[in-house]
Amino acid sequence: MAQISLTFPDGNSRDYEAGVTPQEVAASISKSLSKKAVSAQIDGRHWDLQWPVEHDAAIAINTNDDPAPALELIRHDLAHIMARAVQEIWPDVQVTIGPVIENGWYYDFDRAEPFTPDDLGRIEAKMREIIAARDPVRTEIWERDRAIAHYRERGEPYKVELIEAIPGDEPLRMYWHGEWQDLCRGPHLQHTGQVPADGFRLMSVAGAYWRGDSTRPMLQRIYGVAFRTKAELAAHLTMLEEAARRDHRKLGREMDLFHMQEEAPGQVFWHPNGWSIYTSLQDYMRRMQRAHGYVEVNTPQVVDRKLWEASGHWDKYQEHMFIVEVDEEHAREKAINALKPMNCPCHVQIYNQGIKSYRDLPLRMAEFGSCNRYEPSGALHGIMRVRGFTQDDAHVFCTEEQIEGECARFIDMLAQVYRDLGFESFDIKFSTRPEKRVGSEESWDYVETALENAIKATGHPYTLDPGEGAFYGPKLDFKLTDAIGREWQLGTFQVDPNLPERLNASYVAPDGAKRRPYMLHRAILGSFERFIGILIENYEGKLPFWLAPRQVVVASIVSDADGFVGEVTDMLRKNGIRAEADTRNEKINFKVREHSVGKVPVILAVGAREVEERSVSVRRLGDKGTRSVDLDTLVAELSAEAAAPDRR
RNA sequence: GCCGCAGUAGCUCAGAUGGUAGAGCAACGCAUUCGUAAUGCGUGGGUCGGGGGUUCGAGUCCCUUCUGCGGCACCA
Repeated sequence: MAQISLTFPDGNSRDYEAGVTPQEVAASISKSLSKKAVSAQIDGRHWDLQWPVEHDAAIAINTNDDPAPALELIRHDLAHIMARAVQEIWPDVQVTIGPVIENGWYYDFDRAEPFTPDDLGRIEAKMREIIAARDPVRTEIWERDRAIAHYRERGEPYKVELIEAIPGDEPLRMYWHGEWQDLCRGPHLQHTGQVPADGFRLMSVAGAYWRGDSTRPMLQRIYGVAFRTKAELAAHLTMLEEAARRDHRKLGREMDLFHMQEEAPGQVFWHPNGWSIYTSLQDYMRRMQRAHGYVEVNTPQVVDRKLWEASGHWDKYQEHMFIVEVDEEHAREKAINALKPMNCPCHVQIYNQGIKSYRDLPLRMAEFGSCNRYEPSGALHGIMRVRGFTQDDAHVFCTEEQIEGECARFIDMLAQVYRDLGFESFDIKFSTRPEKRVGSEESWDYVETALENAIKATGHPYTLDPGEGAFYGPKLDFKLTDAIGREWQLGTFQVDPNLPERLNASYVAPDGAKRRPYMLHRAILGSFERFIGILIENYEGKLPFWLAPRQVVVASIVSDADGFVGEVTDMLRKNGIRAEADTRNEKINFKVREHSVGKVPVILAVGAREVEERSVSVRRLGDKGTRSVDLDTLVAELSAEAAAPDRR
């Protein structure tokens, strides 16, 4: 029997017979390790304790104390245990796939009747039985034909399709959890008792297309979450409650920011408080754009289809556009228009007025462009995904040599904006040519290289996302992480050689020749609607002072103070602070509670003493105590704080 | 768009088995003038998402439609 040498994490190595399993290796080290072992890493690859090792390798034994492999195994085994439980309860249900995902797993089933929330309880109970039974897990490698025949015989076409999609040179592995069998690449735990019976929960049922393809059958998906301990599960559930507390739809109502109604699905009715946030943000962005060399324009909402045909959107996105037909009685000629779903074709129209010289480039053209897109009904979500929205959109017309500089300039601006708005870091994703695309391979080669050089030159780290570019060009996407760790994709920077071509944009080069400019599509916030939703959730409604719709409430403690309350409120307003007086006949406790719940950053209480001293008692949102401040100090303090970050 | 769930007062929600609606908070009125997260009492408020049907009778049962929610798909 051949010998192999296995090297342990401490650098020592030991010889074993080829085909030794990590379980045997662990047992050779100590009894306790063999008991605690859950899986191994063989040359860095996650390895089942039952799989033989045939060659020299680096080996590490994983135990339940190694979170990443342990969670992977627990979740993966639970996926199988759940599938087994479902088939034990409903033998006619077909199983398909069940991968591990963030925080848990899901498994997709084919079943005529959808699962009900009540079914989840039954399934969970059955799963606990399986866990309590401590059924052994075993695995075998099967011949392809045998596996296909097995699933054909059982009438499991989904599994047959899965097997057929696995490359021919890859071994097919079967796993058994007790008597229950599933095709699976593994690794798995050693018996069902190794998953924590109190560390998981089935969360929800949802439809999901087979293989993610909307033309294929819809399966029933069950989602579960799982952790190593009951405490970790509880912490996760608490985090979900935290996210629900921050929900912008809930806070939007509580803070009286906006509403939506069924007569205008996917569109926002901004209330005074919400519109205040919107305009503060827009004013800030307008100043930033000016400071970074943009000109601002505004273009029509209703545009003849001829322009959309020319730009290519009519062909590609017609079903997502609001089409506007004017009644012939009202129009001389029947015209078919569309609400603009984006601003770029209109910006090219402005660019095309007059002849442009290379001296005019780069031309940075910005618009707070109101767009309408007929988003699929299932995509709508609060103010985050809507049908009517406004982008902080801009297009940079430039030469190919200018792409790199414009990219760097854009990232500078974006970094400053994100920092000003309370997000310290962001991730960059570089997306290259997709399968469906326009333009020559040479052109793609050129712009991908240019964009990659540009991003490299800025020194920002980035990850590659092959095949995810726009149909007309490669792009950079910018993602940030919010206060509770959720990621949001916001900014974008896209190189487009296509639209200038289609809409015949040109400039006169130094040699007198007519050339095509490149067009760079870029946005930092994305849409105001979505970004404000993100801000609300990130800050849990407690917006920074400069963005808060009601910055200060001046509340009287006794009605004798009402006059002074009015005086203080007026003075703050004259100094540009959004202040309101609250002289209702209510106790100060009541007013403090109400305005605290309403997320007003500063409450000023005024009673007899303050009137006497011409001062106010300042209470900050989130603070317990108060302090007494004279009016001059108050105005100086609040004015400084009310200034937007770019004005400090 | 697809699968599932839901829609009752401004908000949160209750209304076995069909017998024409109820609570808390909010609003409004009165009293109370009170020192930092809910003062007391009283009053008003709903064509039960829309349309159609079954029935003597529908919030409740059936059909249809709209909207929302959770996923999937989509996201120029």
